[in-house]
Amino acid sequence: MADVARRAGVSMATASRALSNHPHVAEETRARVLAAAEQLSYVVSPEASRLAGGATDRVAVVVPHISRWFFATLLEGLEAVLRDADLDVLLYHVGDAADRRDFFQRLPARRKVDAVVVLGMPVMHGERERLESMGVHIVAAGGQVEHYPYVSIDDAAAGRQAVDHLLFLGHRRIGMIATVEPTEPGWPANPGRARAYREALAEAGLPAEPGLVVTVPWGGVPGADAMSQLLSLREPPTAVYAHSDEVAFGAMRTLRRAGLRIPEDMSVVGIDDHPMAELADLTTVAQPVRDQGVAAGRMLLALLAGGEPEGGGTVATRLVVRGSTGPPRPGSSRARSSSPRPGRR
Amino acid sequence: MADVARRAGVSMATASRALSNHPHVAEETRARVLAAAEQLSYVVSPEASRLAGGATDRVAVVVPHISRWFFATLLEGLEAVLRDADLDVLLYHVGDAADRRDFFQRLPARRKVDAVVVLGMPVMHGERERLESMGVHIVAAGGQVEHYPYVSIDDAAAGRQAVDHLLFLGHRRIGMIATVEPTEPGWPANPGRARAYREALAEAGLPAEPGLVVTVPWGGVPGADAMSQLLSLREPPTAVYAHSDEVAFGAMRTLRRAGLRIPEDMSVVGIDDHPMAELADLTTVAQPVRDQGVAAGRMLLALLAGGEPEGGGTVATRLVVRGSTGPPRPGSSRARSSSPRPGRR
DNA sequence: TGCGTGATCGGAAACGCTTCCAGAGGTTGC
DNA sequence: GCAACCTCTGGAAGCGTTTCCGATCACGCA
Repeated sequence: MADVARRAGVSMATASRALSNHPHVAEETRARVLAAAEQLSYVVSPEASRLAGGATDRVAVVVPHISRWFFATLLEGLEAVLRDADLDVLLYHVGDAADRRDFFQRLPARRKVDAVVVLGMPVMHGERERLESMGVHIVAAGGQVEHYPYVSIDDAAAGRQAVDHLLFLGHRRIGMIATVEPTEPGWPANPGRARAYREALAEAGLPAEPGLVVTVPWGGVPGADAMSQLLSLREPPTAVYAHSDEVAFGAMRTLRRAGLRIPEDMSVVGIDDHPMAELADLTTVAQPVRDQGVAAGRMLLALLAGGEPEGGGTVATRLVVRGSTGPPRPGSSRARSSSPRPGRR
Repeated sequence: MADVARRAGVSMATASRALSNHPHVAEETRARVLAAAEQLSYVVSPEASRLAGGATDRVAVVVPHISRWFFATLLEGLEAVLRDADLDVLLYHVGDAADRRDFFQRLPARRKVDAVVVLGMPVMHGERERLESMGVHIVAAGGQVEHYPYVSIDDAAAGRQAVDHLLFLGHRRIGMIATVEPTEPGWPANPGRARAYREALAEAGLPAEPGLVVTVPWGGVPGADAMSQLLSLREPPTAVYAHSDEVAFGAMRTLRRAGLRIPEDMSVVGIDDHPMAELADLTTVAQPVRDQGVAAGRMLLALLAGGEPEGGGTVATRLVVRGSTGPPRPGSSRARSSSPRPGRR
């Protein structure tokens, strides 16, 4: 920076002010400094800057999964706006509870970042305090978080769109494949989506049959297993509501292998609108994933600029009807065994 | 740190040495310092450390795509070993050529990181120099890069496994769906996979029919379009080789919609072994994606430790035969129109 | 014309570490 | 027994910014 200052004919103090957009710097001087910096292709050292009290221009992004489409897409949107604002993204993958503890234990120890974005997972109480106590900004996206500026879908509403669709089609025996986090057993991945199912059924005057609900770890193969389980019922459902598209894909494989037709013998609906859903012809509830990442990024930028975050809250989902759902067959489920479907391979 | 030093009854110099594992510190002294640090729950400030000449303990990871399964999975593996080694991961998404230029232009300006890992993309000559000139280590994974420690599959070999499988099954008219980067038109995503096709056909004494090769941007929908194009030929192929599973999924949708049976009417083979391939019953050439990320991470660690990277180079792929491939129908392609398949929905 | 005022700018003190340079003891080799 | 050498430790000089505290200067007003 000394070089830049010299070249611009000013002191380091002024150069610093010009570079970091401080007021009280003559416009002409600022221009001169900027030009000098440009010529020397100089950029401030984040280390020195931070050490001296400036910002780190770095934000931490915490995700429970990297390779899953949903999280990766959220991240993609977020990274785009952050990088546009010249912020560096530090990626932290917290897989299980131990990782979580580790993360919240260590990151705050020293100010490595100006803010942290939590993607697709809840923030526990103690962790919240830890974060807050060190004055970094926090934003959440894609998960069920309150207390913070956040953006996500309304899981319960999305679930209702899916289940109501099945009800509207005339289904009365509807199965649900719920998921839990593979790494954190017992942690329901989406309580809201399960609640929607119960409420929709209750409102329709249908009984809650425990056998129609099966809970598995998130994933395609578990989804396939879940479907097998539903097919093993004395009276299987005529439609299934899966908490996520990937799980629905698994369910569809089981149906295909069992020689059942979709949707004639079984309707399937998922949530997310995974890119593959279009290819698999899966009816699903679409949510704008990338946009949520983008919105979270923008909120963070506002916060960092000292303003109030806007555009947060809940974003709308919409049902996308494809070929995997249809009315139940007239004879209901009992009729199935009487009409062997044509062998297909 | 002053506090720690005082509490341990040593000077700051010694405290620093103890904390950063320098030699020439009495074991007993080191223990005392560590204990003091522990009690005060002190950790060194990365900023100050770096400023004074230490390492940043940060590595940049450059990826051309974040949300695609392949890249996200690579990243997941890499992040795991890096974080295990207490290194922070700075994520940079370079979408198109402009982003690339931007990245290589700016990152090197100041030493923000100790090393950079390039995932799934080539490094141009000029960029290479830029990187090297600033002395950061470089490692590549999942892409066609030489000059550097790298780990990836042998695309040509993988392609051969796929095409040879089709040839072995008796196919003589084999189509190929090749892909180019959506963001960089002209940039063939996988030259090796295309070469494999040409070589395999040539060795089998089959003519190279331009019409059997269609090139589309990477993606499921483009894959579907490509299949449509192949089906519009006067004499369509009896099997298709897609450069990647996602593209194959798209092709499968087109076949399903056209009422064609897989594999009776058309065999399909992909590359990657995407998790969805198992669910879609797609024959494919599997590559260990996460492992490549892990291997790259380990190599980087070795480099950072001043050693020589090991475990790099090419990793093996293997054909995974599922239900999407089979022998061509006896009558070859001409017989198709004569035997209408049963309507399926 | 004298002086308060606000806009600019410079000097210099942190910020929290690492490491060079020495110095104090204790060992080893002849 | 003495010099040469290690091992361990402390003092202090940076590392590259930001920012506090004044200093300077032009301007407007009484």
